[in-house]
Amino acid sequence: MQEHNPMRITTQRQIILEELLKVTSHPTANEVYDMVRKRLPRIGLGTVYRNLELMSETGMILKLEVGGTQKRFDATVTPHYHVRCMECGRVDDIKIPIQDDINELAAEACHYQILGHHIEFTGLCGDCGKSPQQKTSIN
Amino acid sequence: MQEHNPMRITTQRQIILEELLKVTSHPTANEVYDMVRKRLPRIGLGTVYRNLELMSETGMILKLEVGGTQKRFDATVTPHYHVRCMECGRVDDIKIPIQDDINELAAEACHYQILGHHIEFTGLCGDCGKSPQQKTSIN
DNA sequence: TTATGTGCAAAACATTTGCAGGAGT
DNA sequence: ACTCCTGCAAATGTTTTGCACATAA
Repeated sequence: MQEHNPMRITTQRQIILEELLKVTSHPTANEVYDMVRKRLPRIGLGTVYRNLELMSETGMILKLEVGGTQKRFDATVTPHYHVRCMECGRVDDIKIPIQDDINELAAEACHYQILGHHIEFTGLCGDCGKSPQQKTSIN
Repeated sequence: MQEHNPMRITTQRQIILEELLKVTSHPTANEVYDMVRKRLPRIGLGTVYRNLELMSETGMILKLEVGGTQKRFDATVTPHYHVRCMECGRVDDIKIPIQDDINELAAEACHYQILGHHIEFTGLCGDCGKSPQQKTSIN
């Protein structure tokens, strides 16, 4: 009977976190794997998954459950929203004020204990949105 | 050289839509498969996936890209938000006014052409939120 | 020393797809 | 008839897991 489980500081964990802090994109586990593998060629994909999961559980990083087929990870842990490009799947931050008030609205509208919310905007990113001829009236 | 592709009315499609209209839950493809299979035992899971995808493309139904591992489907196509139980994964509707104004805020805060947004609340559903002794170790 | 963590490979899931035969129009 | 659609099964893609060995504390 020993004590608990203070997360050990391993090379793998350090480098995963460092790489995640370097980018402003919101890489998938596989993208993190590719980034990390340049510095740690023998790391396993399983290790990347395990550590991303662990770090998101302890709140060191954020696991984004946005649309698309893969989960994405974010080293920016202060609350913020996201946009996802419908065309290419790219995800960026949206820096608008957190809409705290809607939590109370929601709590009144259902039987859940509301703990938080996330807003995901959808649209076309700078690259994908520049179709020349088709100018629809966006308002 | 024939004309285009008006979606055919097949037994499978009718029953999938009927079953989806029957429930207020937000079933996964596999749950729809189970529901439909009671009436159409030989239907294939691939057919269910193909048709759910097709119907969501034409706007007959909604494909929800919420958190969790599976996509969910909803026959209620008028815009509305969702809550997801962090414990059991259940998803319910939240009937609060659509926050149209935040789209403009978001558009100013990024370089995307914003086309829409979705809000997903997280919390504990009526069933999962009532465990007095079992306090989940989140927060 | 010893509980945790890692690499590797296989397993577990969720979803998509190719194809030959079947059904809607 | 002529497509499109379906069932089936295999393929794909993502994430998880079991296990023997390695390593941080």
